[in-house]
Amino acid sequence: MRQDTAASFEPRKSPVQARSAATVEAIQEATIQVLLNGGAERLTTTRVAARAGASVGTLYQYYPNKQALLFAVLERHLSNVSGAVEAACEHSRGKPLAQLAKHVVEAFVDAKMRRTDVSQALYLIAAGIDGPALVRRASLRSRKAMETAMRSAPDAANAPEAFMVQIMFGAMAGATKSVLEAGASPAMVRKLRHHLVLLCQSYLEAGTHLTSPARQGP
Amino acid sequence: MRQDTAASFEPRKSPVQARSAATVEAIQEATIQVLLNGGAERLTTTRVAARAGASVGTLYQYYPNKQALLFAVLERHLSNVSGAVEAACEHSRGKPLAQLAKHVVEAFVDAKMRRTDVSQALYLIAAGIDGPALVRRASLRSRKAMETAMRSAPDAANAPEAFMVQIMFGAMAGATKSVLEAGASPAMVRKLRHHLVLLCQSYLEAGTHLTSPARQGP
Amino acid sequence: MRQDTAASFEPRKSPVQARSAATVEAIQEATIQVLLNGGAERLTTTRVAARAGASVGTLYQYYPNKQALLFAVLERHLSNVSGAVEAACEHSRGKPLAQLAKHVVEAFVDAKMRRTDVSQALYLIAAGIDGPALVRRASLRSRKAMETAMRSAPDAANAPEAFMVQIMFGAMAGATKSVLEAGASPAMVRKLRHHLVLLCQSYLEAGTHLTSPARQGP
Amino acid sequence: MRQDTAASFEPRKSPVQARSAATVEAIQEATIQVLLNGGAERLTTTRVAARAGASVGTLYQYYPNKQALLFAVLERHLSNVSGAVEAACEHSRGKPLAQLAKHVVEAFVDAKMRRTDVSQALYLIAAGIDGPALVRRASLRSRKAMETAMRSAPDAANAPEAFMVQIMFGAMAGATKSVLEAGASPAMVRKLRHHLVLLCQSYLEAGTHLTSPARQGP
DNA sequence: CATGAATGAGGTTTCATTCAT
DNA sequence: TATGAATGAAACCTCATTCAT
Repeated sequence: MRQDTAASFEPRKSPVQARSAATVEAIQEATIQVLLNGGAERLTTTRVAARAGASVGTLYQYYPNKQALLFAVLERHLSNVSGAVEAACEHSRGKPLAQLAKHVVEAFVDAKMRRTDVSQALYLIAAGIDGPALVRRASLRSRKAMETAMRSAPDAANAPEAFMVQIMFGAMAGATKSVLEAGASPAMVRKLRHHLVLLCQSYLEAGTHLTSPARQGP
Repeated sequence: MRQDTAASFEPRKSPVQARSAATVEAIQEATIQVLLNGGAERLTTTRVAARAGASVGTLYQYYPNKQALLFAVLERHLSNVSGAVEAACEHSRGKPLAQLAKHVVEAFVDAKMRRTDVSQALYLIAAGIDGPALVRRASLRSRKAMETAMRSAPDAANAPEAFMVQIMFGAMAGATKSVLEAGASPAMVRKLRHHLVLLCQSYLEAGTHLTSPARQGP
Repeated sequence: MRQDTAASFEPRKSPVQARSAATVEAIQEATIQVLLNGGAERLTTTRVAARAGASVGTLYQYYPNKQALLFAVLERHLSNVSGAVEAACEHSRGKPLAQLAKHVVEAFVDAKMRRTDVSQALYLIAAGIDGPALVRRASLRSRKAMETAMRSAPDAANAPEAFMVQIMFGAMAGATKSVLEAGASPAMVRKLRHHLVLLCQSYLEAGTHLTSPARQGP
Repeated sequence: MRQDTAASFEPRKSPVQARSAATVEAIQEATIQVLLNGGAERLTTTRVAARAGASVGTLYQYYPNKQALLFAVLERHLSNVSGAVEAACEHSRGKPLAQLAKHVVEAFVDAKMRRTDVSQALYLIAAGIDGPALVRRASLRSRKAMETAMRSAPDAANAPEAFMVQIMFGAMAGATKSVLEAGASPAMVRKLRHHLVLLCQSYLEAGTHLTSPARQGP
């Protein structure tokens, strides 16, 4: 990864033909696999290509450099998760805050845990150059969606400030990561799902009361 | 980092002399600095040594290899944080759960944010080989301390299961990271501190009710 | 030679120690040798290093990239030649044009032919990126020296325009190259020397008459 | 250019059909263009093909490898020039030496400067493997033609030795190259033409007197 | 003990060439 | 016949690590 110049990280050509699509898919999958048994340190373009059953040259026909490959893999995953969150927000339009939170949390956990191996692998590259930027962008996207949805809630008056949403998503990500690192058995994942709903709901309620001083008492 | 064998990652010699201690300190600090302006990609032993005002050879007298250096830096930080949490637990022995939570959260945030640059830098290497292992171990240490402290609380009957503690620490770490990535201005940090207390307390309370159904006395 | 950015082509470190100086010398010489039996196409940094009895790494401690190495070798030679021409101009200050021309031509041929192998080799890289620029600069330096010397000649009134000097040096270079390609036996070199003096002197005289119309006849 | 075996560099098929001829022409032209804006370093078969509006496969149907392509382009140019010189010699049969020289020089300059871009581009590959051989062969062809023509001159008695012809052509090539590198504006080219005639004529005359000592008779 | 030149395995990337479509 | 995806050898260059000074 010698590449420093702000070269284009865009994929080189879109795989229009069926075979190409399969190759690209294989390369992405191989990237995950290589990452999972060797870490970022052992991730070389040659190894990825070999694992994908292709040659390095082929890899470089679809990605201009190693960074671009990692970007693509990371982005796909983040986009899946953000997309799921956005969809949940959409579906929960007009629902009370507690329910919105529930749907969002469940969508987040489900999307993240659909492929625990992928999620696990991505932590290994997320720290890489500009990985953080991608992550931040994806996170922002989710947060915006949630903030919008919150404004449409019947109890929107109690809607928490943006900061709380940030904390909430940070907490979700952190707790999920912790479970992932502990093995992420299906049972644990179910439990995580349940507890994160609890955590977010109680936090939102507590935070809301905090912000709206008049606690409507008699 | 060609190193594969599970070589000893222990520092080579303990810096008994004053000069050695200063050198070691300079090298650790240089590591952070290099990390902060170049990322993990640009972190080379030569560069670190140069920044520390030493030569590569000197660096290799204190650390058997690059990994060992990164380990040492990471461990020191994690140990600081775990230590702070442990101390807070110690001090809160016999206090009610809510107060314990408050002390622990504040200790965590304070320790983590004492040097935001260091925390930021460490995310860049935490993903490296066996970085996760270190992190997991440190996290475990904190959790154990908290679980022990909880059992000494007057309302220990309501003490949550271990899983909740895991979630709590995961959430704390995630939210903190999120703030760190957003710039971590002092004002934000203060807010984070406050909100995390809120989050943990309300989560613990909600979770407790959940687990111990018998609380609804007559 | 992937390098495109206008990176510094300056040597990386000046060889202050004796051993370093020897290494640098060996690398330069090896470059010539590799060039001579394989052409520019076969010139790889690895091969050069091997021939110099060093490792690639060592080569790259003295030259930041392949271009820089070729530059250094080319420049040294061109500088030798330009230097010789300048010295000849200096020594011929105040002498008539014909004698100046003689000295310059002889200095040029002698300098160029001191190491016919080097001269031969350099044609192979002179065409490379920015080689032409170097050559042009060196040529200019020689031409300026000659023009200056000409103005100090007793028959300076007949001094030819700058264009003629350009042509003269171009012709010298071309004829020399032709002899070099034909083998450059000592006998041929002697003949070349003699003929180039003749060529330049007669050209200057003819050209001068051309420019200064009044041929001072009785 | 991995090719080592002295494989045939002959074009693969003669373009008998009109379409083929057009393709070949386009490829040759594209080679020049690519060479002119990227240098030899950037000359890849794919790029040439793309610029010619064809595919690599097509290129390889006309040339067995990259070398063959470069050969063909270089040879065509050299052949043009040699041909022009030969024609001039033919036309000047029986004319005095001075006039022969004039015609030859003018033919050379005109042929070389008909497409300054092509001439410029070719310097970039002439150094390549066996480029020198081609150049030498072409030069020899011109020289032979001139020597033959000289023997038919009325003042053939004064005809210079072969070496002088070699020097003459070398000088012409060198001076022309120098002008080319300086930009080769039409005005400069005209001047070059004029001066080279002068240079060759005066050299021939001076050299002739030199060789035939018997001229000083009463 | 400190230094920093030397080493060389190995990583990234290019590009001439082939061949199935 | 034309195409252009695939191939993989080989080039350039870096950097962890050692060791003579």
